[in-house]
Amino acid sequence: MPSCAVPRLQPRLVPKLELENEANPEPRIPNPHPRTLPMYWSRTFIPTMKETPEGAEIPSHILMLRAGLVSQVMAGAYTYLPLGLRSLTKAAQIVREEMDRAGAVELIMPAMSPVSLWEQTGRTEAFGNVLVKFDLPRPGRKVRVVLGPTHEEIITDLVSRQISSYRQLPITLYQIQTKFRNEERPRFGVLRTSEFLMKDAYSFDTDVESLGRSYEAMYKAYCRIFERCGVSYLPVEAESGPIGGDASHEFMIPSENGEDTVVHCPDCGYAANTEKAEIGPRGTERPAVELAEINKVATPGAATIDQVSAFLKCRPQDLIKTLIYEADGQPVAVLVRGDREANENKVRRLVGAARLELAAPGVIERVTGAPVGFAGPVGMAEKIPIYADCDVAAIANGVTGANAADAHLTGVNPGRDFEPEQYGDLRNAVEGDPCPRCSSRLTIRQAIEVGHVFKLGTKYSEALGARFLDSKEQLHPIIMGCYGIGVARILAGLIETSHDEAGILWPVALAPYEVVLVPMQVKDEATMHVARELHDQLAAAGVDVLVDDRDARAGVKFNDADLVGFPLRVVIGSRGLKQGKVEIKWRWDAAAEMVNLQGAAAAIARLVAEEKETAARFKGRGR
RNA sequence: CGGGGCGUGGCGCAGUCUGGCAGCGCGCCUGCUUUGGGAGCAGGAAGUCGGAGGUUCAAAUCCUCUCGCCCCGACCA
Repeated sequence: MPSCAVPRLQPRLVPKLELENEANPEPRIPNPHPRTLPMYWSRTFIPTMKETPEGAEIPSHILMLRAGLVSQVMAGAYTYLPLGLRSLTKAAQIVREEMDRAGAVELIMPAMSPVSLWEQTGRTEAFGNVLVKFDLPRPGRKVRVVLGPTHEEIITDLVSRQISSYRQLPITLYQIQTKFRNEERPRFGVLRTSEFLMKDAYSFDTDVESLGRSYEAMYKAYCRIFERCGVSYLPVEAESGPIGGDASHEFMIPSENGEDTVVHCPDCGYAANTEKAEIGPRGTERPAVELAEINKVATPGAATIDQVSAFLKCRPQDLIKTLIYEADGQPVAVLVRGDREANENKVRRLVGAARLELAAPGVIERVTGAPVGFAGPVGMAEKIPIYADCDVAAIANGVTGANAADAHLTGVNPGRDFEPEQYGDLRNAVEGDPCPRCSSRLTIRQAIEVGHVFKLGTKYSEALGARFLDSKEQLHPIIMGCYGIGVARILAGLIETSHDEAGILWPVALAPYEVVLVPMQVKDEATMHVARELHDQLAAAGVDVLVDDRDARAGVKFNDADLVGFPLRVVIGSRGLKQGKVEIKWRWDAAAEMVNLQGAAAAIARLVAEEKETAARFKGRGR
């Protein structure tokens, strides 16, 4: 085991209690286990539930509540109970170790910071209601404070004051700390909360090549983190903002209940989020049908794709959807097939604009000469550039708005009736689209975003004056990157993808306890003696072990063990003991195995250490 | 912010339409029996029916307002 392994939550001796026992051999509160406290089920706090609480809908939420990992305080805020805290701490510790290994340096910033810092970067505006703000009353004045939703401003302010030379760079700083975002709609248990534990790292470099190295180090650290946590993750390309290129990746856990959508090619491995995902070459041949004449038809009140296609009894894909955008203030028309969604990032790039937004109704009316919902590429009131998605070229006898109230045109054909400035890839990818990297087809999956790495550039360093002097005494803004991980989301994502009817399946690395010892006859001194011995030996060998010392029926204890999902269960019962054996069983295996009591602790410790290192059994679970 | 659902012992729920003793299951406490996959019997504790106001002889139930929770959508550095 490497020396940097997770520090064990070791059982602690309680000398004070022993002293008290010496002074008073009969304590008022009988304690059956005077030597140690926290590793006995009856002495810790594990409120498991047989029934699913009202309001919990997705597996991770249900199981975290039922297994006694968390308890809700209000919408979007949870208490981490002892078991949940242990897993959360383990995930955080893996993150910490890999950040350190990658050369990042830990610090911790306050959750509170002055509004003024956020005003300097314009992010009070950008965050809006998400930002938690309040006044702190001080003598004779008030201090406007925000609770950090992230810490670019604070860390950049720090660096601007402490770093001034290229000799102090590059450096990557990180913290693991509670963040606050007023989610207007918290949901999915621990997946979307207003207060959550996040690892946020920030890199500071002198040039773009150096930033690339810092970014690469974080990217690799993230892979190691999710690997060690036993989650199946997917790094996907994401929108990269000002730096462009390969400047942003999201780390996703594919899961039905994820809030994000990723586009993935199972053959070549291309993966991107919907905003970013490119689509490969598409066929643009028109079906071989006779081209009809343009015909203006009345479509009273039918302004949406659904209404128009229902009214005219045609398919949504026969419609040419015309969207009016303002690109850096200039109106442009964007055409996509009726059943597709325009992708604003793609449009912005093709048009070559810095800013792009849907035009206001007034602008649309001026440009088209019709109310919203009746725009079309043929006969607009104003001549504006038209950009069309490739699919549009393949439409024969399409339907478009007539640029007049309550009217559409049928029999519209690109090339004959209008000619776009340019065709391009302007829409969101859908299932079955061609892969942009190989000849295969794209799939669409839901996913949980657990991490994000991003090349920031100089936005914050310029706003907050974080500059360095190079070797030629020139001042430059420091080039930044930022890197986040939602720690609790690792747990929720893991559970979401690793559970069965009975409960959670933890990998050893994240399990609240690695081993649960289940003595069958709690009142039998011989059984309990073996349990205590095994416990002490395992604990001494560095295994996280919990003894279920409750005087409950076997079914209750087995079911709770399955619900919480301890990776390894050791049953100590009179049956086995008669033959000098105990039973061990991995949570994800159906069958148990009898092992000799003699040497059992060493054997179990070896198994657990090996499984913790490789997660081989966990990953091979379910056959 | 738009749409929908739900608030009744610790947990899950019935009762509300049609006003009339506040119930069921689980959990909890006591006793006896039981004891390797959520035991049985007997006894017991525990609820301002989310809150406020109103109607009524009488309100969990009807009316008005309000708070909270959950889901769908919009939004999400």
